[in-house]
Amino acid sequence: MARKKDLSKIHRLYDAALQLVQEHGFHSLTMAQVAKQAGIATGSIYTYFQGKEEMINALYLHLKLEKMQAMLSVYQPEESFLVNFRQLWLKYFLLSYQEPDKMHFIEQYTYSPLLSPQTRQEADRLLTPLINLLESAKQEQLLKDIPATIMIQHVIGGTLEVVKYFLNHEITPQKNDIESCFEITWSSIKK
Amino acid sequence: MARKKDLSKIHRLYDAALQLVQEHGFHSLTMAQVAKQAGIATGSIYTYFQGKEEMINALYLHLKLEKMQAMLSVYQPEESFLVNFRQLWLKYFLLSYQEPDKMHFIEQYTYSPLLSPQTRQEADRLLTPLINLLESAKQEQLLKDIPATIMIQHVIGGTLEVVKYFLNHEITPQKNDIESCFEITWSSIKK
Amino acid sequence: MARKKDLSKIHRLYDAALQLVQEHGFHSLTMAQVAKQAGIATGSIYTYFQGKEEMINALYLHLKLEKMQAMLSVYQPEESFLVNFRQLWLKYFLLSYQEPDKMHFIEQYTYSPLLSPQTRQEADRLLTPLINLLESAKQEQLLKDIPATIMIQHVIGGTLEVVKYFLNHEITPQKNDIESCFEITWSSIKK
Amino acid sequence: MARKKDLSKIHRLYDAALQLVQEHGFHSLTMAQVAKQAGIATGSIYTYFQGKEEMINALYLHLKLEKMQAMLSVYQPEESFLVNFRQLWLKYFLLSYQEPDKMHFIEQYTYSPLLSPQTRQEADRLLTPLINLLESAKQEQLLKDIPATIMIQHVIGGTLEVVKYFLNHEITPQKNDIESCFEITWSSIKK
DNA sequence: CATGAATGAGTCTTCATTCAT
DNA sequence: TATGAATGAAGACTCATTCAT
Repeated sequence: MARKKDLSKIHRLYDAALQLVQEHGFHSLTMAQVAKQAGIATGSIYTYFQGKEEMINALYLHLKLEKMQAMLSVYQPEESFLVNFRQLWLKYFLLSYQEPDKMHFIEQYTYSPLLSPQTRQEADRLLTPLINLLESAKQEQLLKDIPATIMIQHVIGGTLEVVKYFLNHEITPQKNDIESCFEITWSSIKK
Repeated sequence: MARKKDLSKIHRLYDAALQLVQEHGFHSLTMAQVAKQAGIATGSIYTYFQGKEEMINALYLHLKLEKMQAMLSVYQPEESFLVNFRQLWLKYFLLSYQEPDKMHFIEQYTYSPLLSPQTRQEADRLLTPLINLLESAKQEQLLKDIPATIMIQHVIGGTLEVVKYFLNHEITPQKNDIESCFEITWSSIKK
Repeated sequence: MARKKDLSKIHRLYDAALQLVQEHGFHSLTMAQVAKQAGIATGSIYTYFQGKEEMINALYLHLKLEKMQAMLSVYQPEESFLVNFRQLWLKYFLLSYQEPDKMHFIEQYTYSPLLSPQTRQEADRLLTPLINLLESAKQEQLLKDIPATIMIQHVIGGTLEVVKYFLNHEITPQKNDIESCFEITWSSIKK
Repeated sequence: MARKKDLSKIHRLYDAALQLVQEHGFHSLTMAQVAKQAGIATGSIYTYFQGKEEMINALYLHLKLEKMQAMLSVYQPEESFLVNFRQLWLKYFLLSYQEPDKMHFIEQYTYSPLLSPQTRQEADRLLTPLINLLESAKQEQLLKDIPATIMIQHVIGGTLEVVKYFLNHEITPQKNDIESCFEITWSSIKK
């Protein structure tokens, strides 16, 4: 996607794009503004990306990857599945809540025709570790006997919708709110 | 004296907008194309809506209302909560799956800055019957002791994400897939 | 120009047009607004005028005629030329100052290509009585031996410019201001 | 690095706008046409001006300044007031007559709501040298004891109206016509 | 390789005029 | 004759992309 040279500039462009989306919404994500915010000349964006579409795709994948890595970073192999699932889920919940721009960006483009099939495929692939984790748990009879992908989608969708509800209504979720949400989530998949 | 405002045109415009979103994505939702698809002159749209933004808001609310009414139409007061919940959920699942344009339209704009606060508020209000239903069930000790709104958001989000997964991967959900999804959903909220 | 029927409606349209020009400037002189302000249906304007251009031309001529008649109404044949000139000039000055909309309307369109040659010609013809008056005075050796038309144009232009200056700078002209202006004017043409 | 802003384009735009006003009247002063006439892309105008309104304001001020400078260029400090006044006036008369587009442009917009208060203010300021000149002459008892601004407005208005009369009736003013006009003008202000 | 001026197709919206009722 | 909904040709302005420097 993005050429390797000057990775810092690419990140500056990513940050600029997110910042702008936060401040003015998606409609003002113009190349000129992104460039300006990133302290780069308009034309220079095209050194790093073929065009706007490619930039969006790259940013999308970047955010997905970043989030997944952050989640997986809390994984502790020596702990039980439940402990790990709780930790991973909590990380996901908090990340989504604390970086709403990134979450909205992902949400906004996940089902947009701007995303290329290839991007979609790569994004899917990022879920593999999670699927493997669930599959193991299924083998251990800890989870319902339902395709792991369906479970994951349900968990993600349900959790995000609740996060968005909190954000949209400007509610700061308390410990017990988060606990409630986890309870719902865990009940939904546990055997 | 003069021609009366032909309110059916509003629905023609709605249909046209949805059709276009399905065929070419959201970026081609131009007023000119919507008008053309609806068999109406460009300028005539402005007889029925103040502008693009108002049209989007109106369509959004229309779709939300339509969906909610379709759901509630299957409600049978004499039946148990579980039976009704299953029916309502199934209707929601199938509607989303069978009319993906409408679902995507709603999803796409739910968190867009184009939606006015007023539209958002009215959309919220549409959930009231469902919330009441859940609250009653909570009183009967059928559901977890968790705020009804959180449960609803989780149910909706989880279900939609699974539907979108099916659509995105061009999977036709079989009876047992739907059953699995319901199982997840029901487990998530039942006591 | 305007068909005879329902002269009151024509005047309502004239008034509406002037009112709108005063309130929102020339750019918002739309047929729809004029009609609304006049309490008439948009389409009905075309019963009275062939189109916008004709309406403007008619209004222009109407205003010119009205102003000239108001001026001439103060003419007193038994009085001297100077007395009459002063009276006529004063009327012109005050009319322009007290009905700035009408003055601006005339000014705005006098050299606009919207005015038809015919309108221009008829407007010229309205000056005849004044020209005759000046010509007589020239014969009596009261005025410079310069073409009357040139003198009239100079008088009108000079006076209007001063009026516009007062209006533009929100100055209420005092007796002596008006006297000064008349002094300038009279010196300019008297022998 | 990149192309530098080609400031000559601003003048090409000015010329194009004037040309169009001359050829087709003010209503065809569309940005697209101005750009085309100037040999520039439509969008490029917006590199030099924020919008149509700003362009008009800038052109207006440019024309006013240009005219004033041309006038003042004939001023000869060593000559008497009358000689200088005659020269300045003549320059004004001829400039107006020889460049009717520019004169009409100025006239057309002087009382238009398109002009910003700031533009109006700056235009006013351009008159200062003339006012000073008249004030000195008043001190020398050469002119009537009347506010200089009133005298200037009267002179300008009267003169322009005569010029417009010549142009409108396609009369080529002869030496004696011009002399007559000056005579009127000078009589109007001299003591 | 960086820059940002230049491009022009495309966008929303307006409005004089027409025409069905 | 009166009405005002319908029309669709402009109009001002935007913005992804190109390209001269």
